[in-house]
Amino acid sequence: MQPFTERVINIVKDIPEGYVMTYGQVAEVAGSKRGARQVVRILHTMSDKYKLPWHRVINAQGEIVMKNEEANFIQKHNLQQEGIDFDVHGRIDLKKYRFQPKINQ
DNA sequence: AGTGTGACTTGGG
DNA sequence: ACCCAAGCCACAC
Repeated sequence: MQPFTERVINIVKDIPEGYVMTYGQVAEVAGSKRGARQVVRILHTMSDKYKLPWHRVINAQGEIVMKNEEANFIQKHNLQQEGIDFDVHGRIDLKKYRFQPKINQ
């Protein structure tokens, strides 16, 4: 397994309940500033076997945009249950809920 | 090997 | 605030 993949998994796993991170943010902390799309791919393929809290990873605009409408609904529902609020446009206030991991992972 | 495709991001208009 | 174009990188065909 690639070290980048491993770091992404660890980072996502460490996102506490009630907080979120963006794809780009995870990628940057994992060492690839431009690897947002790889983070997407990794979550897509690894979230099952590693039990990752993929719903706590969203895009830089604070919104949830998934191909699958049902999964979209589930993600939003899960986040709301963890105490995260959505504004009238269905967006999350990143200033409030963004999780800042420690520098050295 | 070339092309298309994302659960993306950023900058500009 | 919204829309668009360009940049991005791994993977599937």
